[in-house]
Amino acid sequence: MSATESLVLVIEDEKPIRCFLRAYLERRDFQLIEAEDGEEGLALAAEHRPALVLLDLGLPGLDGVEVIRRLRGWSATPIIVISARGKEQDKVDALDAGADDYLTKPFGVAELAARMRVCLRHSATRSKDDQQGVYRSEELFVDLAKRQVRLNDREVRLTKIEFKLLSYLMQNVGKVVTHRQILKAVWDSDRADQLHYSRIYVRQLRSKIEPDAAAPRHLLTETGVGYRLVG
Amino acid sequence: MSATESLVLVIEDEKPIRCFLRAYLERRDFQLIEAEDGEEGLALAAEHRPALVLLDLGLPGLDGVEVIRRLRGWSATPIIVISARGKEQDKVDALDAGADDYLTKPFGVAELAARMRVCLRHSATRSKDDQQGVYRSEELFVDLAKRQVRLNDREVRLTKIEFKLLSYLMQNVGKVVTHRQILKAVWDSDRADQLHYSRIYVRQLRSKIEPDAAAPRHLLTETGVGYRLVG
DNA sequence: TCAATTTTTACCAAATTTTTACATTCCTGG
DNA sequence: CCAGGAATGTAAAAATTTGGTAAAAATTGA
Repeated sequence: MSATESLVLVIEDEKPIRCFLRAYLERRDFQLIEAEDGEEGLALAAEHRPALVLLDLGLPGLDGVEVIRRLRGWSATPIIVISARGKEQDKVDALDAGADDYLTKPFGVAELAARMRVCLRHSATRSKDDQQGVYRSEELFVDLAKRQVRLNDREVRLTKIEFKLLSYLMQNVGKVVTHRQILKAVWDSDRADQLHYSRIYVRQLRSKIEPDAAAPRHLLTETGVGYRLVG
Repeated sequence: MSATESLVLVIEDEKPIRCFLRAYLERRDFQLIEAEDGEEGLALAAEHRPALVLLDLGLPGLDGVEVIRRLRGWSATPIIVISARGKEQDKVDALDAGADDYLTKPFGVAELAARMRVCLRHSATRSKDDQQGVYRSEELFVDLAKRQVRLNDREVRLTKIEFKLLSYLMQNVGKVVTHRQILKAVWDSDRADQLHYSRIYVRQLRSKIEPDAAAPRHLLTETGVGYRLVG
């Protein structure tokens, strides 16, 4: 089944474990790339689009759960957490943040390999387009992973909230998202009926990603319901 | 339709554990059905099509791994194995046979619930492309989930009420719906005899989804009764 | 502190819904 | 088969809701 070599990204700060995983997994026809911390891991994931991510939670710098969240912002690639922390709450947090599995150290490599196969089996049945988090049209290009937006090859700078809004719209490209959904996703659920927030930020976003903000081509209004990013 | 209530099949011979799971999971908006052995489990799965299966491996009679294999013969429903056996080879065998996760007793219920959410998350993203809420004819295409309507490949924009009306008609495609039913479904039951509302909106809808509104091909009048969307 | 960003406020324009009015079609009984 | 009332179609206005816009105030981060 693994006739095609699957690319696996290992995000782990302890070198011995990395070496150990490399030795074992390369014999099993996995191709490995390694990162020592969360930032590097996210960058490598954006660049190489691995089929699977093995993530240590006890990383220096960026929090592990935060790495999961950020990755999930633009990618559906399976994430298996490997951690020394065995507390139940740690597991729940990681899994709810978007991880697909959680292994506590020490673990058997045969079990790890089996769980990796489960993950790859899942993504095989799902769509094979690994261009998630990327939007293209004639004039607009967005890469969520690299946080890059270009309008007619001109770099566009988005603020944090503008970017979060665009992210959410891209995750539902083609579909209409209601004002409520937007407010809950971009702000918190408390402000789910402060209807004007979305209006104002849609306007700002349009002024940046639409060639003509008065006649939007990408971010359309569905009066009485919400907005839609055409796909 | 309460989308939150997922049907879970528990295949477990020890009654105390079944009771324990029931007590915990029913509070979490899961609906449970129980089986005491593999045969019964497979029969119940075939009959009720649960969204998730919790399977104990140490069952009397039919071997646990065999249950997984048989279930996988005709179903892709997620399977979480719960087992007292913690040997690595047991895990590998179960996962490779088609299980999605493997928990060793004793386990925390919060972790179990989190892992169940992971499984349901997976099947949610997969089964999104089902053909529910889609209408096709030679010239007309409607996708309720995406809130998208096309007439001869031309995007058609519907207002909130027009869309609600079309939704309701699609839910009863082929059948005649009375004016009263329409008014109650699209407006509130107070206005159930403001008969002219439906007339006016049927007209507007026709002008948008019929190639020739004067000679409707999809949305037909049943004089004296109501309207019908041909299926 | 200053510049950038987010939050708040206010007002105007556009889209949609509701109301009103009248025309046309359908169907039944004579 | 034809008249006449009921049912349905059509048009356009008034009323209301919703969205777009501008700009000031508050907050944040370097």
